[in-house]
Amino acid sequence: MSDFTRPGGTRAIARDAVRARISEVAVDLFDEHGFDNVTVEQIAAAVGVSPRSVHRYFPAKEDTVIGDPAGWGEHVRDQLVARPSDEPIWDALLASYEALLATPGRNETQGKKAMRVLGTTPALRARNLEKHLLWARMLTPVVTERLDGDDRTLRAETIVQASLACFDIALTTWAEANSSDSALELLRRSFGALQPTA
Amino acid sequence: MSDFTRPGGTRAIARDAVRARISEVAVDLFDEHGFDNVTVEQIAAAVGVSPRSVHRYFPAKEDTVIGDPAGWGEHVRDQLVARPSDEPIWDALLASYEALLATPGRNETQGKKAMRVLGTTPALRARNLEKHLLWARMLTPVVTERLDGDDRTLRAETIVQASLACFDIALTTWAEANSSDSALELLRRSFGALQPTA
DNA sequence: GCCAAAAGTGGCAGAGACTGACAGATTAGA
DNA sequence: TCTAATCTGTCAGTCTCTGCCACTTTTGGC
Repeated sequence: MSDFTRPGGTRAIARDAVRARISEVAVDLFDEHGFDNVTVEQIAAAVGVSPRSVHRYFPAKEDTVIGDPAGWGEHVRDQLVARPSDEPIWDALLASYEALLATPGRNETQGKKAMRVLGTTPALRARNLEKHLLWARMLTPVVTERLDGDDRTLRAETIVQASLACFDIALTTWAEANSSDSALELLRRSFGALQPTA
Repeated sequence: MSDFTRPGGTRAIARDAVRARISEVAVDLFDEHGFDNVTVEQIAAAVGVSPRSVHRYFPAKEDTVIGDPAGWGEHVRDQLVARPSDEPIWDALLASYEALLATPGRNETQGKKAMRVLGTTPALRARNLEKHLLWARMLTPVVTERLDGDDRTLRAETIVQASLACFDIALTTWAEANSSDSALELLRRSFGALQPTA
């Protein structure tokens, strides 16, 4: 086993499992009663842990829905770095987001429910936007390097934020019940709306 | 004087003055000590009112910096509606934001300080982006009407959010100390970053 | 299998944001 | 001047979130 042991080991597995369980229960409760009508104490009771432990896994109540922003942000950034440098920036960004959507670890039903809850509560939307700001800080330097000419930073920030808006709109639309399109398809269309001439 | 009396009268004037005063004091304190290191109680004491009254004027502590989102959003929407219908959508949006920046009522120094504070605290940035979501809900229907073809709503949402991102980036960059460009100029450049072919 | 070190957990106390209810003060308008 | 609407402060309370300490469980070396 020792050659198999990675930083963390079984402990990390247990931790991830508890974390996922809390998130699942919380989203279910929020979906049924509304975010503001569910207390951390109730979530803790439903899971079978103390309120103190819930706050240990998630710094803020909102994070039970959002998850770990930094992790996925790094994922997108790594994808972007790996794209060929002569590829148009918008194509590279689209491909990077697509890779994130294709990640197998994501539970479709649970993810959709989380997005739905997210859309109904201002506090959650705000926290989600904070995640986007974190992503933007990671992606902007990479995009800046791909640009030429004046105002590289300003233009990079604009492009990154606009692409994140596309990503957000695609997922939000996808979470709505009547939408039969895949998130991937919606993402492509949203990107297309910013490049009418391409 | 009676012919001068508008709905609200002197009471509304006093109310607006108190509101402005609280906001001003709060921003100053945040700028000096950091948003998280200033309590509502301290703001109240500095102004000379009770903490309860601060919460009466501003539902959340963050709102002391952000101000009234709905009002300015309506302003932008009205501007947009007034634009000629054959004008390209991006030009119309740019002109609408420019009109907002040109509004005389805005205090330059205080506004810049508020934007600076806003940029240093994630919670504030997020709350500010929530304001943008409110604006988006107002602007999207107007933009949708100007579009033809498929996916009008999705495309309208994308365009509106992207333009709001430009607006945010322009103001944030403008608030940074080393920037000598006007907010208007930055806004134009940010818009330009999304239309390389135009 | 045993034992120290590390990590996880729960309970407690407390700060801080925010809300509802009530009573007193202030002001607008008849 | 008088009445009614409005404003304000005080109080009590809920909820989120954090540090602290004691206790239990797990890990890794012997």
